[in-house]
Amino acid sequence: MAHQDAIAYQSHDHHHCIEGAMKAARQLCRQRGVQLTGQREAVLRLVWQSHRPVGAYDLLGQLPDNRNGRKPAPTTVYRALDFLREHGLVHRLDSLNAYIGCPHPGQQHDGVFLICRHCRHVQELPGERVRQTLKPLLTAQGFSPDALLMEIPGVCPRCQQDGEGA
Amino acid sequence: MAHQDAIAYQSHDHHHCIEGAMKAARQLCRQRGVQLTGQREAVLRLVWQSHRPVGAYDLLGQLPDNRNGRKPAPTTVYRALDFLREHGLVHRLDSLNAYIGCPHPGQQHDGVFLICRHCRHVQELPGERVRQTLKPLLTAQGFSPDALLMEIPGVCPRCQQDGEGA
DNA sequence: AAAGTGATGTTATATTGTTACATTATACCT
DNA sequence: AGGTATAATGTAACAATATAACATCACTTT
Repeated sequence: MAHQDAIAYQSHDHHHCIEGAMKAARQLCRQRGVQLTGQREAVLRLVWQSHRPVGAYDLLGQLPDNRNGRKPAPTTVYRALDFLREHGLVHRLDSLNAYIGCPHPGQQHDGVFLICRHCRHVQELPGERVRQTLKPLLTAQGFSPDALLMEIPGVCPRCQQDGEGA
Repeated sequence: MAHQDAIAYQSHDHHHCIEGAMKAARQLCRQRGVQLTGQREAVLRLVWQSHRPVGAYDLLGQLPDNRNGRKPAPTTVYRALDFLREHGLVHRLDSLNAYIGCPHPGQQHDGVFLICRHCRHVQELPGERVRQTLKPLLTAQGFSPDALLMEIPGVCPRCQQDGEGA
């Protein structure tokens, strides 16, 4: 798990990320007594093909035909994504209408997403610091938050280096 | 301007919010040498009808017919919204696909939006504290952010009081 | 086998947003 | 004022994202 966090901006053995995520997912579903079915696993695996967010219709296009030899309908993907999100295995990035695998599923979920507008790489950071900062402000307002998620667009270190800062 | 910030959760003279926003908009556009045309003003005024976010097609439905007696097309609203956003007069809330007036346009724009999932009231707070907290984290990652906006779903004080905490 | 539950399939449709191109209004210059 | 450039708006078609409603299938429990 620490793997992705640490070196996602560097080249790395992505196979390791994928298999780690799948294993974590299987374990979590077993623990919770829910089914990681074929479709759900397939969608999760597709989501994990990169550290970039993927649209629902992209996923749909990549899913294999079902046993009737037909393309699955949008509902299929959305249902799988709903399930995966419910169990914290993927996040939806509202600013992109897209989905990305969560590198530490099953844990408390505040988070900060650093979204590179050049290469679309997404790095998820833990949200503790933000939560600590915000807590008093929210309390002062009397506002009771559900989740503290933050999507930050910008340029990642790699793209800055490549002169893509603009 | 401080008006809305302070008492938006309380009942208040909303007319004051609207006219304040319109006046600020006119002034800002004059300063910047851009045109606050009829359409743009109409859209801004509609956005300011409440402290709740409004969808683009809602706005569209409320716009008067154009001089040909026809309903304006979606493009019309999106163009107006683009303009208003460009000048910081409205924000788009990605988590809702909806738009809301900015209570302090023309200023630096980090911000935190407290979105009540019950009554949909939105309270915008200044983002300084969050920025201060995040700065070192982002620097450590080498990530160069464009904007720090945060949408926080939850329950507002008023709805909590009304027993709508669930 | 029957009944219940969860998962998937199927079809249609809703919602949100964009592209491309034509026309009209406004500002600017001489 | 007339002519020209630029900004704004109109129009039509369509793309992208998401949901609703209902039927079927699979698996478990009885």
